[in-house]
Amino acid sequence: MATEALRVSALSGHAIIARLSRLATLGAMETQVLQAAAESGIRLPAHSEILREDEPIPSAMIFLSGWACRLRHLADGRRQILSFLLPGDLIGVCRQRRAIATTTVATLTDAVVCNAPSPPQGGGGLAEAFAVSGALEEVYLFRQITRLGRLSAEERIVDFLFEIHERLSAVDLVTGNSFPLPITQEQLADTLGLTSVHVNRTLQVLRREGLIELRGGRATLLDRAQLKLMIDHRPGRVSHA
Amino acid sequence: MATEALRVSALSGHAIIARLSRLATLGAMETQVLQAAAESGIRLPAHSEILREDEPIPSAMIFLSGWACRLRHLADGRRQILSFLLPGDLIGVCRQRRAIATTTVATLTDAVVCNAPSPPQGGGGLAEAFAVSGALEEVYLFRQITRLGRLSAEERIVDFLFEIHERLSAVDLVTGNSFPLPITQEQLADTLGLTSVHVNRTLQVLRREGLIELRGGRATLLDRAQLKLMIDHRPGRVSHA
DNA sequence: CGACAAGTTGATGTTACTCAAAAGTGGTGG
DNA sequence: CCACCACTTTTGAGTAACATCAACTTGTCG
Repeated sequence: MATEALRVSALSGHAIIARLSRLATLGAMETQVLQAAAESGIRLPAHSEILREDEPIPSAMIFLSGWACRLRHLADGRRQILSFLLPGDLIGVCRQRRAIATTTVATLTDAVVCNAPSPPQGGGGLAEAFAVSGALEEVYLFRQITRLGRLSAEERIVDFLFEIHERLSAVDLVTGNSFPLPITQEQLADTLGLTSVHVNRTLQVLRREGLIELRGGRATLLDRAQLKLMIDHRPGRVSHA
Repeated sequence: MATEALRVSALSGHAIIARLSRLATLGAMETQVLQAAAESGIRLPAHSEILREDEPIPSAMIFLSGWACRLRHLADGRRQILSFLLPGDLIGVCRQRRAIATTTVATLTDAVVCNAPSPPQGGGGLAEAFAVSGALEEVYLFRQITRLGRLSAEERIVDFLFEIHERLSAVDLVTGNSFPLPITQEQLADTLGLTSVHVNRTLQVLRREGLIELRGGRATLLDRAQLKLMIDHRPGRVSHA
């Protein structure tokens, strides 16, 4: 965890506040606590490990900017990316004592993280927001399982793009139908259980059909209606009105 | 949730106590609370839904006996089984208010469930055990993702059998290398992202090689050493010391 | 310009899927 | 006890999706 402490502009704090305040009602105090935490962010270069499998989790953290992933290595070198961490996500929130990380978490881009305030025991908006965030994380794991188990390569890619679109929307990082996607085709392959060659060919099909655009670390959904017909997209919901 | 209330013998309570008391240190009081809960179990026939996607979660429950699964249906009829519920597992434990189920949960066999005692806020062994249980559940989701994304059909089956073996061990349901596996090959296929035809053929290979036995709802690992060479088995650990 | 990572292409191989049907299993009622 | 039914397992033949291997191209950055 190579680090360089620094003041991060107030802007970097926005993602977590934008996200959590949509997941639960935060008091002014709670927003301030988050704001303060976000201002003591730590910059991490790309490819640094935030957590390492089987090692203690030092403290709960907030992912303020950049991209990271949870991943698992197999003995023979195969890798599986389990999920992505996007701005506004929580890392290492766990309720048991002496917790150890069950997966490695590594940045994919330069990133900024900060320690998460410990949510007060008695409930309250922040505790609620943390709980909802955890439940959403589980929903995305379920979707990932379904993608890998039952969707074709083309469907996996489209479904994945919709999921990232949805998550980045929650932190105001989507511009129209376009959003950052700073990952390589090989990383996409390790996420979707494919080879990078096959990802490449499948992307070409989607591009030729005018459905998506993918260049320079950004993705654009050119024909949302058509793309939605290819998959069974249900936005993540974990509680009702 | 077709139901028939009845007293369930004390024996049915054992799974949950066996499991949770290994996950954290329970006080005598806590054990008694669990015992009491387990004695008011409700019998469910096979193929009943415990939770339905998008509907409110009535209360946290304990799965006392039988098998159930979390699953997701796609619009075109494809199904993905996400995970299994085994005796001693918790269902529907969530910390946010007005929670709705994000997946369907359905019994695969006749089963017995009871309401879970709400763990006291202030911590304590039971709260700790619930937390560890939740963390383990997440570990098994990670493993499921890795299985589907990066393992061959043969590896998926072997890895899955080890996982079930490990989980049933925790509730004393393994006899030697043999344990109950009351699911059809089609359900196994829906779990492992394969077709039932391919599961069948792969099982035959494993049988012919004398590695496993699968009959009458029971599985036996005939050659653990050899099987372990085929996969990268790491038992689920979520805390240290 | 050179070096290195990422993306692209082609040829070929393999795993797993599809479709269809037969054989086995267990439970039910006559 | 047998006949029947539904479900599960098994088998075969043909096919589609995705992997592998190896090269070549493009882009990026110092």
